[in-house]
Amino acid sequence: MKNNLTPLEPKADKATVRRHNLSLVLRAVHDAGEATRAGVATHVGLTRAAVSSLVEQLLEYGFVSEGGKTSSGQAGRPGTVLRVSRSGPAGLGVEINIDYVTVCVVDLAGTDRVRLVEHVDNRGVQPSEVLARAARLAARAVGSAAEQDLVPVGVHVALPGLVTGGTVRQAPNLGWQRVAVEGLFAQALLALRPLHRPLPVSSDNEANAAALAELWYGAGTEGVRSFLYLTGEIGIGGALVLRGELLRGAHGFAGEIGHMVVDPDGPLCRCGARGCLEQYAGQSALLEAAGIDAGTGMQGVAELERRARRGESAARSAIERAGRHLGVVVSGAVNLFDPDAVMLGGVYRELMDWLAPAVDRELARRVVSGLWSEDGKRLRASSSLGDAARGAAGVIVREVLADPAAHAERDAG
Amino acid sequence: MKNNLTPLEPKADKATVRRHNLSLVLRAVHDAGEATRAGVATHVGLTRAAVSSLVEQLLEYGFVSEGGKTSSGQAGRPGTVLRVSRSGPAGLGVEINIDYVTVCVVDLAGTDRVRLVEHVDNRGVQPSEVLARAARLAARAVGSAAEQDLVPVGVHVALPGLVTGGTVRQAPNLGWQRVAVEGLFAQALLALRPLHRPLPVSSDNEANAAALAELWYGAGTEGVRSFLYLTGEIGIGGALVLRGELLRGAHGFAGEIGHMVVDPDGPLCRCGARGCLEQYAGQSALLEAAGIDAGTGMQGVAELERRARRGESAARSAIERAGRHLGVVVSGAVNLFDPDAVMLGGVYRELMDWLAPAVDRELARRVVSGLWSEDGKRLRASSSLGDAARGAAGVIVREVLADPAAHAERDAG
DNA sequence: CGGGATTTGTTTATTTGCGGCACAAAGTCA
DNA sequence: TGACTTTGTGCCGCAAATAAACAAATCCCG
Repeated sequence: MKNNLTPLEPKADKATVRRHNLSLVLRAVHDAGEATRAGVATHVGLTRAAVSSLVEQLLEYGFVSEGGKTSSGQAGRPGTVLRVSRSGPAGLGVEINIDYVTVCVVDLAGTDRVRLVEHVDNRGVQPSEVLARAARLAARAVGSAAEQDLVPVGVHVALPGLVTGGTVRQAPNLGWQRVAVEGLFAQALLALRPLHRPLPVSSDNEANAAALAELWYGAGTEGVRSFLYLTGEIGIGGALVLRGELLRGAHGFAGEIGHMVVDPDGPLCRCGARGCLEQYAGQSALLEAAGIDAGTGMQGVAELERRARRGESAARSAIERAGRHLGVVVSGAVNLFDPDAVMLGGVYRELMDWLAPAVDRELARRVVSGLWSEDGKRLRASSSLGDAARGAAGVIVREVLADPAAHAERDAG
Repeated sequence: MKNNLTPLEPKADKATVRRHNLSLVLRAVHDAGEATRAGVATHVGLTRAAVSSLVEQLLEYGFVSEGGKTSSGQAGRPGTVLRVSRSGPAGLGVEINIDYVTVCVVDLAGTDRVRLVEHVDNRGVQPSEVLARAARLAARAVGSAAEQDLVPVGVHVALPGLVTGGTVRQAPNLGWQRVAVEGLFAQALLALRPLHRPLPVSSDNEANAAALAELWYGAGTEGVRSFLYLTGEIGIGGALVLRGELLRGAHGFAGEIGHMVVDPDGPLCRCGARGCLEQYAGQSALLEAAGIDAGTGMQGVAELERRARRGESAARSAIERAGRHLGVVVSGAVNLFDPDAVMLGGVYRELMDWLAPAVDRELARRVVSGLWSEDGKRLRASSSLGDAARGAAGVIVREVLADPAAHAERDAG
């Protein structure tokens, strides 16, 4: 009689309304930076009375704080300034990458308040050990946060690999396979901070987190809400943001662009297939083509950049060639997704000057909508703010902004 | 002081709650086919009292109707059967394609109640003339619908081309460019039915509509809620459905898979670039490779299918070759999107037996998540129910289901 | 065959969150 | 200084959901 094929959203009631509007008001203040009750009211469409009541609750919870009066210059009674509180709940972001671990704490307003980086080669190390080290770093960050009256309400861990349901299915560059990151990390963290209630742990792909950082703290703040994000590293990571939302796919693997095909009969890739993009535009391929030892890592890239800047043709043509292949694949992705912009991060950022023209040429030629060439500057370098740790922390912050009441209650209970 | 960078959702109030729950109850009845008030209540989580009140309103509006009592067999008082009304508001779908125009009327329950097809070659014909003809067909369908007490509340027009904001930017196979379809169609329809209030007209890409038909009336009803949909026609159309929602992209062009690159130095495509998939797996390429006159259209495909069935190696290897290229490109798209399934429609449907193995082989080899091979049958033929006209009509039906109150009020006002 | 158990649908009272309105507070402008 | 404006806050009413009680209709079982 009843088939559950189409899952329905939850019902709505008074409480739903309250939660929704509470979030709305908080985000209005967040986005504005500074606002008054009346301003928020006109912006979100609620009555001043309703906003007053909501703000009162947010003040109680400690999510917003009152400043002085607005020295408006206009007629009328000045309003009281509201700001998102700079203390209280915060997001803890962790990025575990090939040769470093970064942890940061971001407050509700979105500013980076604590940042710790540890350079360490994680390749071949036991996952549990890597996660334990990351947890130690995270615990230190929580300590520093406490000194600033910030209390992380959750951790989000970003890793370079396919992650779904709290476990890394595979992370070839780390050599990981089927690692239950969330569980292991939570356990390690709990062992370090036994007094506190356990922090909820979530996890995601590193490129996804970086793209979200770009959305929330980088280009997104300038109005770019749909973009394809690429990071050239050892592998090539990719993520998609559409209308301000990360596209995760059915299982959370969306965005894997590194293994799109350049030439079906091309060189063998470590994924087992032939002719993947990584073999043409990955870090190693780039360096090899320019005649630089691929084992030198970031130093190699810096060297490549110097040579290109000096005008060495071998370097430039190596970059140009990679850019052409990148452009071919990216134009396919643009046709599939129809984003507003393409953002290049990682090693591509440094090589942008020589890479961009080649990529752009292919895009102009191959993007079928014809929109590409029309209004220019749709290919851009990722802002340096787009780092995965910050994006990861942002995920937590966003959760709080989306439902402040839930977090306040949890805090109280 | 206030920057509108992050657009906020609208506020919520009592009316919002009511609208939401009204839709929830209607959809619960819709999905169940038959339900009782109490059953709906437990399913959506509302009290029986609340559901009673909501159902009463839906009865008034004429969106649901009461049947007899449930002969439950279980203890307790039997409930009154509720069904989505088979008369009243309906969706009108129009598909304008290369060599035919289809119009259909779908009722709230999702069944196809009127269907009219006109075979006519639209290539090179003035857009206004094509749209006027489609409008005539639509008007006839509205007439037939009226005889069944169905009143279309909107029209959705599907076309093979890039459509955004109510206009076709380009439809190479029709030879159209910058045609304001919505305006022209609305005008033509109004001229034919001057007595009635003008029907709201919307429009979309044909592949998108077909994919939605597949979601709502085909594979989606079997639980496949994330898939990549491909139609092999003169061109190759594509669309993406993720978690039950169509992915439209920033401008509405998402899904264009026909011009992804197989070989950057391959044959020139009519899009201006080189080596596009269409040149390898499009209808013409398929027929030519098999030594059949490409101008014969669907007859040619039927002939190809006969030859393949007879075991002619030229035919089989032509299909196999197309399948391989298709597989290479599709695996790239799967890596990017991470769907649950890939659905092949259009001419691919008939050639499935010989096409599928080649496509599947590439998928198994190239999809990095490693999930592809795991649980099989993720490549499937589109069900015949996946036709664009029905999907288009479904768009209207879905709008009504999503906000019944709005449509009832409009009807009354 | 008749009473208890059970389930359905409705009725009534209660709660809650927003809209509307009035009003005091705190400024600008002439 | 007084008119005008704008802000923030009570107070009342309304709408919609919840909770609880009740009537209706059927099954079950002695």
